[in-house]
Amino acid sequence: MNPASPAPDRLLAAARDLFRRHGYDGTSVRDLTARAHVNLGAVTYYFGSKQALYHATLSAVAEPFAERIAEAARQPGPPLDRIVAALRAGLAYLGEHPEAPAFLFRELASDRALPAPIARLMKRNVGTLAALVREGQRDGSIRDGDPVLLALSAISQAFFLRSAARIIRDALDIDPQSPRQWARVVDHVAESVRRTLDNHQGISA
Amino acid sequence: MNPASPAPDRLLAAARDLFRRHGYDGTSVRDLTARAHVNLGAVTYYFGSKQALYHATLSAVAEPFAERIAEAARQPGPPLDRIVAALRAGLAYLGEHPEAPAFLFRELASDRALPAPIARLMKRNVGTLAALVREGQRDGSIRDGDPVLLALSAISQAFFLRSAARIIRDALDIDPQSPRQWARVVDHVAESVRRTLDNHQGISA
DNA sequence: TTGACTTTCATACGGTCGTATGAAATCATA
DNA sequence: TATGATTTCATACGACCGTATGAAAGTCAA
Repeated sequence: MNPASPAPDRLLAAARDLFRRHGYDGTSVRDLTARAHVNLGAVTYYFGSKQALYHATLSAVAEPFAERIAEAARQPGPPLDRIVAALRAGLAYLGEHPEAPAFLFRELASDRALPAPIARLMKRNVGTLAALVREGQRDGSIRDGDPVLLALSAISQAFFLRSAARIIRDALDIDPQSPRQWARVVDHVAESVRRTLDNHQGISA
Repeated sequence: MNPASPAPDRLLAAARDLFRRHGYDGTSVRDLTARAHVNLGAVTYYFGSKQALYHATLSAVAEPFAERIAEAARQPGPPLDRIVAALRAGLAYLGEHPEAPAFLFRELASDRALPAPIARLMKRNVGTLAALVREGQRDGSIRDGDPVLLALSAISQAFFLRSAARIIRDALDIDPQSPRQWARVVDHVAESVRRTLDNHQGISA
């Protein structure tokens, strides 16, 4: 919202904040342009439509997120360690950008077709993790089971625990906005996922 | 939408469907009344306002859900078994009522205060599971860790995997609408949670 | 400084929004 | 069947919606 930055950037920043907080239908073009200190016509002028601005916002959130995870997954090491590292990278991004799960959740809750940027994000992240799961299953370090379901289990905890901030704050004495407390949540997720996937443990049905 | 049922019931049924699919702001009173085959004024007449109808809808979804979980958790047996049973009961409810996670996700994504019915639902479910976790930690059958975080990890997988239906369908050959395939997801979650919580396994950091 | 351009701006358009109003229809009870 | 309460209905209100329009202001090479 730096008043010196160009109008399209200010609009994107306003969109990121307002769409996250109030959703697409709950945010009007007048809200957006007022927040960005641009004229009412700026959305049409720079993006063509409110929808197009929304999609641009989704891309701006989703792409660096998927990229961070993929990069962490490319590091060398045993598959399980790389899964946990990828998850930690994703959680680090969520720590800095808590709006990401909000956009995803809203789209999952709706009946519309998943917008392309969200679909790409999920396909890429699930694909990245599922590939590592398959690798670990081949070398015996990761337990049997559907790789995609295992990947989704891991992802779900990260997204949910980030968004359940208010539940956590109410029920527990953790404020997930604070980096120290968020670090506890991250460690918890890493440990949970490790336990879920590790093969070197007897298990009952 | 049985045309014989009373107008308030038809409105609640329409609200359940439309609010879930399009959200609060994406659903107009005109949509609701048309779907329920009632007059435009019926929402005001029976519920007072659109907001009040929305809250009534949330209660109608959340209360039986929490009740089913609490009931399963009351059965006798070791804590870990009761956790898995409670989770299976919750997942069974989600199998019949896929709208529940949609409402929760939308509220979590928004900035509004959690509506009372949703807050009650989460507090009750987290409380139910966390109490069982504490019980298992006392008798040594469940590993150490924050009981609330452990409970949230379990819940997150259930909600997310139910809502990620479209991701699953795209990435995998599972149609979670079909009971047979949904049963696979349920078994997966039960197994994951068991592994996450069980203490009788050595684990790394 | 001119002239062609990009960008900003105020305003207007047809629609739809949630809710209010009061008359008409329906129902239950006496 | 008459009466009073409940429920249905058509319609109206002011507010806000997303987008279009064309004039005004700003930018910069020639």
